[in-house]
Amino acid sequence: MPPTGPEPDRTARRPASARDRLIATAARLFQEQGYAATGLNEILGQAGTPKGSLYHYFPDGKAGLAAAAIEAAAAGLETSLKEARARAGDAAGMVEAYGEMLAGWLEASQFRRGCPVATVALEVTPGDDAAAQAVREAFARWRAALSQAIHADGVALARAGALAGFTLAAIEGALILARAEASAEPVRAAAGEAATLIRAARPQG
Amino acid sequence: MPPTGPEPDRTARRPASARDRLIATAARLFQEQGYAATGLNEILGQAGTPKGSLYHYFPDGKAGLAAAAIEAAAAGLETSLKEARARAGDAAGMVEAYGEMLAGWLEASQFRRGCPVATVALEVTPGDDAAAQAVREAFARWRAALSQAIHADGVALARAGALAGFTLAAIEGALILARAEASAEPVRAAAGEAATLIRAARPQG
DNA sequence: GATTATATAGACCAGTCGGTCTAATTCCGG
DNA sequence: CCGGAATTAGACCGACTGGTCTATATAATC
Repeated sequence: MPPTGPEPDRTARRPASARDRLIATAARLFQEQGYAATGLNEILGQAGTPKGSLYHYFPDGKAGLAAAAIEAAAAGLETSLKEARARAGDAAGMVEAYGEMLAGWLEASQFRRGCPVATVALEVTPGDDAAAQAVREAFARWRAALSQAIHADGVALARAGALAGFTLAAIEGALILARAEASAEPVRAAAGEAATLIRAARPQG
Repeated sequence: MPPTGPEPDRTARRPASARDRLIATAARLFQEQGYAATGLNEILGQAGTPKGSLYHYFPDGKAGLAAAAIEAAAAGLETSLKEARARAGDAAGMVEAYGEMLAGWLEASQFRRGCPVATVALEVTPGDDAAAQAVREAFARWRAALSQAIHADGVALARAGALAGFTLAAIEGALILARAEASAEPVRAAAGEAATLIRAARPQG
């Protein structure tokens, strides 16, 4: 692909620091094409940043940048999750709202973007790699946020944890199916089924 | 990685044809490290096959080989699914047995292997690519097999299809989590939850 | 045994990879 | 304004990428 994509992001002089631009650009490109398929020069070009800056901020190179990008994406989505919890009254409503939000993002990107964590998760050998560690932490954070919300609804802790893990798996899997089929339906369906399951687990329900 | 992995697979002269060896090796490497991260020379070396043979059997190169590898993997897993259905009496039991089988595979590979389809699904831009098409077909086959089994248990067709999609998403997502966490628990849990959901959907249940 | 497809073999190519390194620049306290 | 640190800049490197091409070997057909 010679044009490599859209023109560099330097239109009108980006205000964010070079470090932030690198993280944001890397996260986006990993979402769109995966970890290995995304070249350093591609990230650099679109972020409008020279190679020296990359290795200044991330001495570990691509792996370090990936870890930071995953961490940032995980933090962002965790925040979205908690905001959804605040808006919706309960955990089930939170999951529905979250699914709707993800579905909207998928459609807005014309199904080019997926979960930035999943792509790296599948391409990195599970081990002590910095990126692999970031992947584990990202999943753990989401699972904890989900579990906490479900438990707050009165579901026993063990069951809440299991439901959180299952919900997370269903949504991650649905994101893959949605991208492959270019349809947000799997995500909406998965969120809806998971929400139903969570409602059924509540003591009064 | 200079050693590139284990020694070539040519120990004791593999009986399978060069074409079959290429497909099997490619599928395995895609599972372990993803599509883009797997080089042609790595596949060739481990399959014990010269480059000429690759382009003889797959004129479209890497993408064509990937499509064939996905197709083969999808066919194999579809067969496993149907065998599980035959052994277990109903769809729910099938899903449980299938999950158990996948969990065993994960453990046997020390969590190095995942779903060969998912990795390619996340790295290929969804479009008219041969590999992207193969991914869509693979998911469609699994969903159809699941849906058919659930419907045969007496569940209405529409609901069976929805459950099939949800089950597929949950298992695919669980495979990602399992790989990242180096634990088969998410897969067993996802299969168990999905099976419960399927049992609950049956008319008599 | 000659001839024709089929398949194997690998040298070779331009391009890109992630990473290193030195030089120039910008920033900022004194 | 000066001097040291932080940052930017990009040339450069060996290794490797997917892909092409020609030559050879093997299998099948007459």
